[in-house]
Amino acid sequence: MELAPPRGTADLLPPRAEAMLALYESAHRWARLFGFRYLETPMFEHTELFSRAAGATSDVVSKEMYTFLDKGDRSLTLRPETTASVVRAYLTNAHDLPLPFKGYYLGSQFRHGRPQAGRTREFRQFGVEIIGVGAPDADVEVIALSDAYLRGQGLLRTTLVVNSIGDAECRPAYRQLLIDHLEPDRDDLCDDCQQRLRSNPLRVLDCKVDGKKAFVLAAPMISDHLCGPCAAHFAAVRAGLDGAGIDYQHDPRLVRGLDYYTRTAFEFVSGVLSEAQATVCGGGRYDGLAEVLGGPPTPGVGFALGLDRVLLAMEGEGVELPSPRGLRCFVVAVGEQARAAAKTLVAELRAAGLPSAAAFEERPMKAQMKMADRADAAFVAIIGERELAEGVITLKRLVDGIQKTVPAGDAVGWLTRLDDWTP
RNA sequence: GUGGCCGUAGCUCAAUUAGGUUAGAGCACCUGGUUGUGGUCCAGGGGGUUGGGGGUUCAAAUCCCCUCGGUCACCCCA
Repeated sequence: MELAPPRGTADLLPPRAEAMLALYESAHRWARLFGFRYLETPMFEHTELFSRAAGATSDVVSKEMYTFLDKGDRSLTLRPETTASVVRAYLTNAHDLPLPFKGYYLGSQFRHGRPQAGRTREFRQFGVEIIGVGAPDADVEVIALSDAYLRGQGLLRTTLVVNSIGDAECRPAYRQLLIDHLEPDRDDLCDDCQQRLRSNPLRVLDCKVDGKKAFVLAAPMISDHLCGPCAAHFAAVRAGLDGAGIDYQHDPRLVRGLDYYTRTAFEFVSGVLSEAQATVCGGGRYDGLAEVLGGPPTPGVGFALGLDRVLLAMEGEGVELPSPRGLRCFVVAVGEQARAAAKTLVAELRAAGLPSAAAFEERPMKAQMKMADRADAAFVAIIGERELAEGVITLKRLVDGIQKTVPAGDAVGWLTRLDDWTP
């Protein structure tokens, strides 16, 4: 029996798992603060949903999907992203949902690539979508939320880059313009870029090998060739970001790998992670997606935030990871009768809302004290022969070792009103 | 998916360079240190099919092959 988890997956244990939980909880708070509603979509979908949405030639579809046949010979795929699912769910429930629909989700995504730090086969995302409005303020709101969330986690060294990649009106013309510009120098492009020239020429611009070559640098930029509405939209988004006081850089080379994106594209990049895993959040507008899925034209904009990478970035920036407060009280009991009393006390403490626990079996007091310490308890309540005989309970504050003996009936009160605690 | 580096106790590593007695250490863990006190200190203890499989050899942690896993870069993305 192999005990290690499958390749590209990992067990999340405390305290790291609790740090992840804190990221989830924070996501709920921020999303609700911005008026987003929580939704869940299936962990797996019909393969066609993703292949149509992302475009069959995209890397995600062509080589990274966890696709399998179920017992009814249906081709299903573990979700590699969730935007397509949200749009699908919106289209099938649109008549019951408010317009615009502002939804957010949280959970695992699956992509089958070569694992390395910051890119595992299962990874967790916090994502939001605004469906049904094309207004630039929606783009700004989505960016503002991701900015607020990241800064809320203590990340100061992430930078926002934005671009517009046009729409069905202007991108085809630009694309041809770019191809015409690069074609004469085709032989000077790397092997990858010669492929890209046909499949996704915009990618040539940010190629690590060719991106610095003079004729590539001299290539026309999409932001200079936007159609009127796209240019106006981009200008409005930038004005909105300025108005909201959100710092950003315009990177005319920023593109998207998934076909459904239009107009606004943005990323948050961490300055403390290596380049291969530095993108902590990616998003943009996808006005063409609903139609690709067979629905009516429906604009949308959103982001997906990689929580595992956020955690790495927090560690990289030296942010103290949120850890849950330990127990308020660990109840130590010696003797059978005392253990019965301890059970009662634990129940009372819990009823009063104070996290508390006790040993499950008879153990030496020393061992129980150690358990209290390891449970990160603030106080220990000791019930032994003396306490039973006198009807009292000994309370000990672990941080400084100060002890105090109180009537048994007052213990919960003492542990609740900590300000009464004087040496 | 392509290429490089790596894989010894829960963790960090030693022993691998020229194969050679029961594979070591620190930290962690457990138990004690006169019978009611954690975190410090002292002593003792448990824990390893050297990732797995095959091969070469009298002998393999050490050499060869395969495989699994990690890591870094690329592709791409969160």
